[in-house]
Amino acid sequence: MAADRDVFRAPKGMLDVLPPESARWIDVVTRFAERARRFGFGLLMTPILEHYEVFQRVGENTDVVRKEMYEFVDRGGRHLALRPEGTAPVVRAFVQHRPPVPWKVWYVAPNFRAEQPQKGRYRQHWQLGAEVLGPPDPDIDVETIALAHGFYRDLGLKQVTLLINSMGDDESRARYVDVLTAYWREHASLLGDEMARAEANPLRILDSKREDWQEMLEHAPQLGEYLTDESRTHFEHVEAGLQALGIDYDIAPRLVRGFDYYTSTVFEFTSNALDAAQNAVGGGGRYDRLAADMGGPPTPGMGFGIGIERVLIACDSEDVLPVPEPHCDVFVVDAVGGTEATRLAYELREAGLTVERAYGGRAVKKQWSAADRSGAQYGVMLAPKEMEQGKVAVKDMRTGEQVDVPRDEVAAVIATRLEGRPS
RNA sequence: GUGGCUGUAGCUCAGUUGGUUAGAGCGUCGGGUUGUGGUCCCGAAGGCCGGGGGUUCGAGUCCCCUCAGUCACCCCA
Repeated sequence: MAADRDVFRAPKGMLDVLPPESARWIDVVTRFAERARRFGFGLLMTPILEHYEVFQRVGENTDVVRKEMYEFVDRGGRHLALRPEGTAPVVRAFVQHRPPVPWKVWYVAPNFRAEQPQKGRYRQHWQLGAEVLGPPDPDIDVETIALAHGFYRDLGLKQVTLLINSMGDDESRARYVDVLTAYWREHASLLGDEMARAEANPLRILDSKREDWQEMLEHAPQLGEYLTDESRTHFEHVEAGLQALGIDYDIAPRLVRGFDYYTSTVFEFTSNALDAAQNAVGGGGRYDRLAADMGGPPTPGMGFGIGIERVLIACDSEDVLPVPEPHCDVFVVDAVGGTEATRLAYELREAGLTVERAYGGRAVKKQWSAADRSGAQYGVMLAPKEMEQGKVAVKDMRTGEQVDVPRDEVAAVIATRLEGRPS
């Protein structure tokens, strides 16, 4: 039996986001939503739960599916899982509803993975993402990458690098996997216990960070050399498109990404400003077979996910997108009691002002102190002397200047004054 | 899942070779007289010293286990 103090806290690896920090989240999501809208993407909201099989399709060889999924059987006996990644639900929704293509959607949603938490890696993390189901046109790859690229720029991030690679089509990859597997076998002694993994999923070894493998990895055969003409042409078109848009990128021959469904173009955005090992702030690629794998019409797809927590860590490192200062137009100080303060605050808020007040009948001095801390531009005090004349005291918190204003005109007077002082 | 580091008030941290009622700063609340903030002064609340077990006359200090945080591997956003 766990003690209360162990249980009444957020689960391991999961974060609470409190004000004022949460204001940055609003900012991040708003900017992404705005950009996605301009690119022609609509918001897609899917359940946080899917049938287990939906995610099983994204790759039975991936750790995310094999050992990191939160899954359970519900009361109706259904085998369900909490979403571990964003693409599968989108494709599932596409297959279910059969919207006309190209289908361009974006999302913001929490993902769940039962991993060991560390910096930039949480058991619940939020992703912003965009996906396009439609033709395998490389222009779609370019536009989608441009959407993500511009988003980082909107936030003010400068040290984000775009890495791209091609996984090729089935034929390309089949040829490559043969060569690569042979290469791993030559180095079986170095691979040791991981040889089984190298056999099961040869590509996954390529981007390992193990230092003792780096020498071997650098000399490994590269996928780029085994692309079919069709795959090569597609990739060249993507490159040409990025160049046309002035988007810098590096080709990363060993970039393979973590999910089985990727084909053709894959890409990743990494932050050079992150001192953490988890420096990928976004990534995605093409998945030209996934829709068909889920029983839908064969429809190529392209998309990406962006980790919000990691983006915010990157923003901290680069010192951009600071937590906003608390904003308050008016603080109501109540020296009379009754319902007047409630009425005045309500009236000012209905007039469009941001209003705070004190509660609990605190001493006037304490209320002014609270007004100061609130960051309010103006303090409005309800007090007996002024009220006898049908007025209230309006104080400019910055200058300390205070004047009496007719009760009926308070909202208008303050609104007018604030206009000349954009905060 | 594996390994390193850490765990004392809401926050940041002190706590001397184990020795009496565990401290500070910040924050919060209250006071410095009649209705006015930011500075200053005074005061208060707030800690099963993460939890459990052990060693000891005695443990916040030592040992073991556990939980949590953190960093790294694996993997991924």
